Amino acid sequence: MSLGLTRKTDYALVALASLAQQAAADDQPLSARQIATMRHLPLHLLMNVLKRLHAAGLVHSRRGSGGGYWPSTEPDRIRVAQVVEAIEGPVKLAPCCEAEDEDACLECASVPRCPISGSIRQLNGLVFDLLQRITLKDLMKQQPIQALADQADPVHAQTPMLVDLTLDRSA
Amino acid sequence: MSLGLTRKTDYALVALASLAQQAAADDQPLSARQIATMRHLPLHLLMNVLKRLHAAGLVHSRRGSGGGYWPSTEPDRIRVAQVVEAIEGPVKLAPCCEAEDEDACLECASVPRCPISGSIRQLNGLVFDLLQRITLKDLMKQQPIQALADQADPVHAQTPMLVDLTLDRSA
DNA sequence: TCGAAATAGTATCAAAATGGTGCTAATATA
DNA sequence: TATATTAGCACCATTTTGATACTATTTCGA
Repeated sequence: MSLGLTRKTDYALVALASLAQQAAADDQPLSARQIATMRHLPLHLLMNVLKRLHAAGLVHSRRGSGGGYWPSTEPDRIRVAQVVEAIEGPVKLAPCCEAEDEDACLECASVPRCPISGSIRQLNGLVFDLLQRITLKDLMKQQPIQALADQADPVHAQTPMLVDLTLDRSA
Repeated sequence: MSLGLTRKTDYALVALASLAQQAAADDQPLSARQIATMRHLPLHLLMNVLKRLHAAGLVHSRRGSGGGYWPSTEPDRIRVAQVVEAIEGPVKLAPCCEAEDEDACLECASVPRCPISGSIRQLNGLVFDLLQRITLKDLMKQQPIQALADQADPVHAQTPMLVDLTLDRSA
């Protein structure tokens, strides 16, 4: 599945959306078992996913009977990029896209520097920015995603995305 | 590598960039062997990658002694999305992102429709559009990517990306 | 106080995707 | 004809991912 999110990330997004729906209706937490039943997801895997979301601070939890999970914040403050990174680790189009790996372009290390490594890093930034702009709230709407325009950050609110995205992040 | 391109796609981009450089300097084709040597890439794997690029029409080829590959078009007409799809298949964030799978949301088939499937399809469109806007020429520049603004399509040239990207493609 | 229900943390296993290689056929050049 | 190259497979090994299991800890309630 080219450029795909892993299934775990899918489960995470579904779980977060379920928790948000629940929070809107009721104060009770949802247990992993309840979510798995609601959404027909494999229970044990979902439990691991929820643990990761908790470790990343995206949900709160309470143990024991009557326990479960609930959102740690509003749906419009949870960005897809956060969820992806919580489950899969840093967004990275290529191995050389991490800050530390500045000079480690695959095995290209010894090579007359590969002709695109710098730009791949930029492209990585573009993809990340996109995922950063889409929130859980956007995903939960059944309408076209409008969020890009009226995002929280007022500085960029009226600025065409083009401008932001052309920043050089490899520097 | 979350959301990563496969290494094969990396190789494809490097190979295409190498071919474009060569074409700018000389009319001679480059053989797989030459590219593998230049860029220190594994020969046999690169050969497979080039065959795929040829099958996708992104390069021309000539067999036999003195043969090799050369670009089928200008670098600014090759879009990253094309390359990704040539090597990895359709861009798909989730299994339900393909047109045919309209109602097949993972195993959610029987479930009270999962709360985000529609929006995931939209988000998939956003990612695809982004990759569609970046060309090989952009990747070959060492400067910040400007291509988003002065893209080929004059209709959208002055339109902020925001507007385009908010189209609902799940319909 | 005890037991049930739930999360926390970790270890493990199976299946799928990916990276990488090898072989044969066809084709072009010298 | 010999050589260099692409075309098209089939194949294997390694890594990643999906999924499960087990133990410990916490919380509620009878």
